[in-house]
Amino acid sequence: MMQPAGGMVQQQMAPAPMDQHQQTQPQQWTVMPPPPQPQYYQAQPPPMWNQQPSQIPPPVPQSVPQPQYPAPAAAPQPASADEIRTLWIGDLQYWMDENYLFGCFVSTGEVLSVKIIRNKQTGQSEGYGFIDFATRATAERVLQTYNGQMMPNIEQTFRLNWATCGSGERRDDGPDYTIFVGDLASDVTDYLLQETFKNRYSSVKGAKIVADRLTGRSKGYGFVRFGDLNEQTRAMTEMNGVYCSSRPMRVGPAANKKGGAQQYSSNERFAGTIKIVS
DNA sequence: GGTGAGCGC
Repeated sequence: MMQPAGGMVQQQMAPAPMDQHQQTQPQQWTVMPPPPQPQYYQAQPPPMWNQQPSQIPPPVPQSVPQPQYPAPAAAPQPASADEIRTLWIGDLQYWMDENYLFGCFVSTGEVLSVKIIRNKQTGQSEGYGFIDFATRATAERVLQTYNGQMMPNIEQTFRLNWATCGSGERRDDGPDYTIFVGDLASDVTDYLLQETFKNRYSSVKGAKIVADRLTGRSKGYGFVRFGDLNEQTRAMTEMNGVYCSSRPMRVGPAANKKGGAQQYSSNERFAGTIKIVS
């Protein structure tokens, strides 16, 4: 396959006077099928997001703000040291590059940088990245409003979260109690699933539909996280058979994937196949 | 049909 020389960015009208543009990354799509290349972005990003870590100072964990990137002129007051202004974004398609990401958030006018994490050898996107905003307030607003909304040019929703800044695990309030939800119709989104449960259980923290990473399509199951163990337990019986979109859900205990507060032992979860008589 | 993904490659 021929690789587009000088990167994948189609310059339509941006000045982009910098020729460092080409030396940035040796994009190699050797193991990739030809990417779709839709006209996805609405705006050309300024060159600054292309900066490589080579010229930034050594990591200064959380002491000083250190604006490593030229901040936009209108940037509201610099954030204080402990403010997280970076969002993590996941479920990215392989063809989604920095340009695409930037275009997604350019309307905020406060994107300082976007970065997609790539595999060193293959150059392939790891499917997640980071977006740095000028202020925490903006980052927060983006988190609230974009999360769960449709991404441009694809049947897929934004998956955003706060970036955990190294040591800080500010995973908020306490443990999660998760349930597995299966038999979901393909059109059920994180949001719908979450709301379906939140209507009845106030401690619902979030929901996630598991999607195929290559296609972005739902695999027909997902997870709902509760803050309250009682509600989780109740939901496991009460919500069984309840409709979400066009189909009745099947709910059960979730395997405790990572840490979590799941109280199930490794094989106890298979007891979920027998209906609990209450 | 089925038990994720996800923190700086």
